[in-house]
Amino acid sequence: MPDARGATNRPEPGCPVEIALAAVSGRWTTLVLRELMGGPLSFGELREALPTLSAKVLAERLTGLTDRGLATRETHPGFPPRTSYRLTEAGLRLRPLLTELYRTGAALSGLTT
Amino acid sequence: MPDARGATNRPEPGCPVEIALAAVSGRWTTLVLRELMGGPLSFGELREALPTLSAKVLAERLTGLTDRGLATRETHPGFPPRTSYRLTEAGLRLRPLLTELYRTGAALSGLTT
DNA sequence: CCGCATCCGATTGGATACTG
DNA sequence: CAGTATCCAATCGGATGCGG
Repeated sequence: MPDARGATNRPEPGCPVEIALAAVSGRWTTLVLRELMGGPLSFGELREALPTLSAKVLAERLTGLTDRGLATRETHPGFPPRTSYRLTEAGLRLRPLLTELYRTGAALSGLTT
Repeated sequence: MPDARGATNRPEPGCPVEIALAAVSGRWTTLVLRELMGGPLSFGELREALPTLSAKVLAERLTGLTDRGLATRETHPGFPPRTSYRLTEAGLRLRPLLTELYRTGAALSGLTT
């Protein structure tokens, strides 16, 4: 959607806007991405960083990210089990979008208050 | 979220990222925004531009936009009734975000920009 | 420690029909 | 023309408990 002339007249899954939106949508998703932007983290480290996020939803977000190819899961053998999650090249490409989300949201809240 | 150090550890509504995400989330929302980016349109003109969007959901999106101060509703008297929707200054500020969504989504899907 | 299974309440999107 | 009122199926987020 480089200009105002859009390509589709309905929400097709292949639309780039839909793809990007799917990558950052869902409660907690942007926060999980923010944590992983700093480097690989284990499941437990993510739970520490986001204490009020339930294990189920965290697992859902992580599988969602890995299914989209935005993150990779690396299981380390031994006990206790350690699994680290790392953003892929594709996942790291979301950083400009996240900053743009922050910038736009800040501008909007500056106008409405 | 200018860098990796975020300010919150849970999805607070006041977070700029949440505010921006709320503005563009929801099925059809980005398409309605795209149509309005070209200038004011009436309810019926929006229905023409997005034929498979039901009246209920369109009305929901439009009230959502107006409630957030992103668009204004102008009812013209007479018959037949005409109501035009126009993006506000705040609404127009979403344009860079929409282009960034497109750019990021295109990059993720393997296309080049 | 990791993360899936299950259950549940709340929200969403869509179809249809109706009013000013 | 511009919505609102119902109804309904599907999805979502959260809590809890179990298994690898």
